[in-house]
Amino acid sequence: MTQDDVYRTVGYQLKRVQAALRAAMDAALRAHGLTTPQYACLEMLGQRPELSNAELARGAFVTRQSMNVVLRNLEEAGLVSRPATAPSGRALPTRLTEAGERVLEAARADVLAVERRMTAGLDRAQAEVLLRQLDAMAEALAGSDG
Amino acid sequence: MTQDDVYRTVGYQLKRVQAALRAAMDAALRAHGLTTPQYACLEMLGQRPELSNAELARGAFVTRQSMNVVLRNLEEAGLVSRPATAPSGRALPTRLTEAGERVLEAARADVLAVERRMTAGLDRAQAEVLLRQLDAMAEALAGSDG
DNA sequence: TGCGTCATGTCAGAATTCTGACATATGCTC
DNA sequence: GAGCATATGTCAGAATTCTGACATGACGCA
Repeated sequence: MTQDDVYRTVGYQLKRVQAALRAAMDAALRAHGLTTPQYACLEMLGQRPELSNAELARGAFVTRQSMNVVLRNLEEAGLVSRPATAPSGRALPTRLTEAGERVLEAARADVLAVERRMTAGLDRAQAEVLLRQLDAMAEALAGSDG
Repeated sequence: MTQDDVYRTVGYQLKRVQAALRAAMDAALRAHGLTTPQYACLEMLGQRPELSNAELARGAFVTRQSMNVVLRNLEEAGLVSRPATAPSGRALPTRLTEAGERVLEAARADVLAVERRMTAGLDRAQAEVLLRQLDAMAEALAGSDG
């Protein structure tokens, strides 16, 4: 039965593409001494400084605990910095250091090249439609669990 | 800058949808006592019996070692069975037990419901185009690392 | 036959991520 | 002010997945 072939479902192909993307990104980031989660973290901070650990975790779709490990490694590497005490509440606003900005800028070029390679078969209009469809799919699933 | 917003890249939205899909599947499968990797394994065996551990691993985009853990748990739960000795080479052809087939059939209904919910906004033609695009994206990335 | 290559299953250990729990800080309601 | 819900950071421990390594069996080729 070709119709119900699991390998031809959107869910399976989604996982396949994501696995390939993760592998390609890891390969591209290795030269910069970064992992994919670390890069995701830097990228979010680059676009929106002062993000807290919990906000970063939500943006990267991992738990606070997992993001905390990533953040500590980045802090130890001198790429991000957090104040010792929270200015309000318990949230610690994180910022890129100068070294972090440099590494991010260099890594971003290679990551964008991966993204372009992945979407090379799509023109601008198709990419727009795809983005909207993916957004709709995420929203449709978010209704029941988060 | 909205144009280069990381949150509006195909890569990010891909990860977002996949995270939502994984959460939805885990939630749906919990009632059947299965995890998503376990279900993926059963589904592949349901469509193609006699698959080896290494083949299942490639199909699920994990290492042989990871799949081996999944397989052992499924074996312990009595849902799959493997011969004690390899009929040829070292590969151990895995099969669903009767209990495995029953669990798979029950779980599949709920998983398909999740897939339908995710793609509810797409008509048949759009879904076909999406599948082809995802396939092309995976192929484009596979060139360098897989 | 003998050798080199490849694929497979498996062991050992580390890295990553998760669940569960707890203390702290804010804001809302009474 | 007192009480409660919510959000955050963090600790502890388990589960999952990975990298590295090794032995075994099949296959191609000299």
